[in-house]
Amino acid sequence: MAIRKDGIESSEKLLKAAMEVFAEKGYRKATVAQICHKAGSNVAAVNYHYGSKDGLYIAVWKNAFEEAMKVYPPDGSLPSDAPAEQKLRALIFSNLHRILDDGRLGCSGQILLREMAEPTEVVRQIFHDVIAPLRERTHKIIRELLGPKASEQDIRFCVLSVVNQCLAMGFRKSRKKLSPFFRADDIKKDVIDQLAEHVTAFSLAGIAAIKKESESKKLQLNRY
Amino acid sequence: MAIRKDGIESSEKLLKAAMEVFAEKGYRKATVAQICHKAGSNVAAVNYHYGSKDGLYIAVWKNAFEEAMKVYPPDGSLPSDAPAEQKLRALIFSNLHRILDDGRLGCSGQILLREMAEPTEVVRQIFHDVIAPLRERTHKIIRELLGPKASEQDIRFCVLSVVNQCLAMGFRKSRKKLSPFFRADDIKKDVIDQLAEHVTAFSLAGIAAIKKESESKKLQLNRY
Amino acid sequence: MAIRKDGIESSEKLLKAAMEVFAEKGYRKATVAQICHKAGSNVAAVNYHYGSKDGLYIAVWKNAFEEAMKVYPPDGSLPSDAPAEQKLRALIFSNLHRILDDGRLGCSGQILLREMAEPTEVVRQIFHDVIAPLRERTHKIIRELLGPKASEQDIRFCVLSVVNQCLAMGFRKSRKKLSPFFRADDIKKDVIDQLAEHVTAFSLAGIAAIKKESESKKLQLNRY
Amino acid sequence: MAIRKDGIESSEKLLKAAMEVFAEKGYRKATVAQICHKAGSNVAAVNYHYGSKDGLYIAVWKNAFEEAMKVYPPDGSLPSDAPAEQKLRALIFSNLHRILDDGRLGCSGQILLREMAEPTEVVRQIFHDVIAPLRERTHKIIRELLGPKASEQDIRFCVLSVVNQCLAMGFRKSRKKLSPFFRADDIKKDVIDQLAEHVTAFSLAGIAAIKKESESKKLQLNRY
DNA sequence: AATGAATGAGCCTTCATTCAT
DNA sequence: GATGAATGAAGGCTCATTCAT
Repeated sequence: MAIRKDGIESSEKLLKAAMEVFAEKGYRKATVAQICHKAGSNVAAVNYHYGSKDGLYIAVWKNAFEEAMKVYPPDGSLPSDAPAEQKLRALIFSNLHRILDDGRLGCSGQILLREMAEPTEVVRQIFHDVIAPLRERTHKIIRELLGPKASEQDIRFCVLSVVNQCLAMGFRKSRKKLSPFFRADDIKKDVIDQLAEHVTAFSLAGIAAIKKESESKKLQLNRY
Repeated sequence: MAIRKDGIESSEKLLKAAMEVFAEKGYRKATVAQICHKAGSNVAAVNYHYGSKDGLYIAVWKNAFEEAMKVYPPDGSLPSDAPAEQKLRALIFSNLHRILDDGRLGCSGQILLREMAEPTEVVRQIFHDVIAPLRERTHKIIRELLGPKASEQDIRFCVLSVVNQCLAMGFRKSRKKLSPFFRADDIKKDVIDQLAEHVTAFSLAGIAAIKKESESKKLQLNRY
Repeated sequence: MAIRKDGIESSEKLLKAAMEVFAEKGYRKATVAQICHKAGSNVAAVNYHYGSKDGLYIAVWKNAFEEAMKVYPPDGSLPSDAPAEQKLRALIFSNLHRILDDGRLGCSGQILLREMAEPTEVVRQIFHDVIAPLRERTHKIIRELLGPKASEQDIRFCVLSVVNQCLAMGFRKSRKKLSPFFRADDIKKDVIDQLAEHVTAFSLAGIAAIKKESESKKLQLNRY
Repeated sequence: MAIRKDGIESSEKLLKAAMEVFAEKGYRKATVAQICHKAGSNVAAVNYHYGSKDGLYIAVWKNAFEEAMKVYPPDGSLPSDAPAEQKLRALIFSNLHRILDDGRLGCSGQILLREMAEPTEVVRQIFHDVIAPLRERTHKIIRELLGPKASEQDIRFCVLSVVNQCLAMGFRKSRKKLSPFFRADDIKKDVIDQLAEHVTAFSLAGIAAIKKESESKKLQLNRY
């Protein structure tokens, strides 16, 4: 509608460009000049609209996360009384898509990954605020699956096992050449689905084994 | 006795300092000035001993990797005819210790991790050369565990599951505050051992489940 | 009115300062700091306006050459059917003024000279493109003066004789103390004119002698 | 004789290497590291043997000049009562060979040339001391050729004409591609001889013309 | 609202020189 | 006598930021 590029349009273009550049190069390697050039703006635009490079990065980050959460909610639109197995499955699907699906998410996943691998001071707090609930949700589901006899450490370890299987996928994406089935520019949606299915099956079996083990341990302890 | 330390000592101090700084800040954020200051040397020392910042980084990297491999060999000193389960267990122990054990390894693990999260042009090739054999070894073990009926994709997915459980642990270390049992400056050796035991049990169960599934799939296919 | 001079003014001041410093110190000895200081700018100004020290040098060079060619065109505004003697005279006047006249040309001549004595990689090509036509023009004139019987080598040697008489004058300028009549800061225009008159007379006589010689040589050859 | 490289040998190798490097790159562009590497010595060797880079350069320069003067003496071994024409011829031959003949002189000529084009502070005085006698000798010869009626300025101009024809040849050598007959790595001795013959003939004719002119001028002045 | 010009802090590197053996 | 190690001064360049319009 606007004949001239008004502020909103300009700052949005900046945000989009920044998202791409940050995703590709990381926070430090990316330069405001690159971003502004990509956005068709002047070098001063970043500071004008976002105060500083940091400001822009935070904006990008929040935006990326919100988008990711909107498109792939961690509960997978499941009713709250669904069985834990289904909840875990939804969680894994959500995680993997959030991390791997460039097609719909732009570079959100990559931005999040980078922040995880090399935490930037500027978003450390935000990051924590955002990750904690996810962790909490996962914790609850796994606790339910492990049953009442599992120790706190068993739960934590299983959380790690599940979450890490998803997280480290981000590594592969940035070096696609190493992993044959990640070679396509956009990893196909159905491959992600297959992967998620695998992780779910793998993890449920793993959790079941840990559960059994913990029960037999308790049993042993009870004997004496 | 000499006021001026001899070359070997000086370049080694430089290497050690670089290892720490690179591990803490990453390649780009680290400055040669910081490193030299930490090593008690002049700014020109890096250039004199290693040619350039890149040269120093490569030296650090190779050193870190060699050290890690020496202290925690991937075969865990197992005879080559050991059962696959034991081999997998050794591999997981080796991986996790390599990544998590600061106490004995300096920052080797962290350096390796960083390179994985944000590949540096300078060591890309070396990195690939070094990772490929590890991947190959893992692949073989898992193939053996899954049995002859498993599809190639099943194998790959299981490799990912196992390796990722270990890899992503590196994330935790850099942000210790998030993970309660990683809070100590040096993660205790026995915690790593427990974790490794967990990952082994979890993974063996996961692999077994995938194996069973693949066999039943084959069966189904045979029926028609 | 503006405290901050607008870009054109600033980059021009930079160009002027660079011209002086490059002329005085040569490419390598000149530092961007010196140039910027002289231009009243920040060290980063060179990079901002010209990309690099090289870029600035090339700009200076092109500017110097264009200016020199504009003020002292090699044809001396002579009609194209003027006699060869007059053309040679015009060429010599143009050459000498271009090289010696600081008053009107700034340091153009000196910059050109330096480039001739110690070719810089960055302007080698430009230099060649610029010198070749001049050489061609001189060649034609001398060929005309020498007549049809002169050998190609005779022509080349005479071109060298004429051109070198002019070129090497640049040496004197940089070490004014050695040559009494070059001592003034600006060599007086009339001294240059006298010098040019001398070189013209000297060279025409030299060429005539070579012509005569070549004709008698041919004659001798014809006899047998 | 010496089994190990004694000091003399070492410092001489250094001098030779320096001569080549200075000739090729010029004073500033040449680095002591390069020179020492070429001489097979340690970086500290230059300072040890010659005190500093400047010291080495001065040594090289003196050596080059002495060598050049020894091989091509400006009097061409002519008796002091030889006719002026022959003296001029000998001078021109000496000059041109000194400048152009790499074969016998190593890089002496080039070193001298460089110093002329871009005077180095360190040898300015030496240079002057060395050039002044040459200038004086040329001056005398030309004065004799021009006869008693020539003005001082006529003499100076003719000196310039003669000397410059020789000097500027040095330019050609560094950019051989521009001058077809300079293309060979070592300019052939007979080409230099031909060139010298040409310059002699050309100059004698030029001088004769100036002489005639000056006489007629005097005549004209006498009339009034 | 938006921008081209300009800045200053900081980084990596080069290089002649000095030190201690 | 000769050398490998080490240094400090300086140079060119990058980049986020600010200025004035």
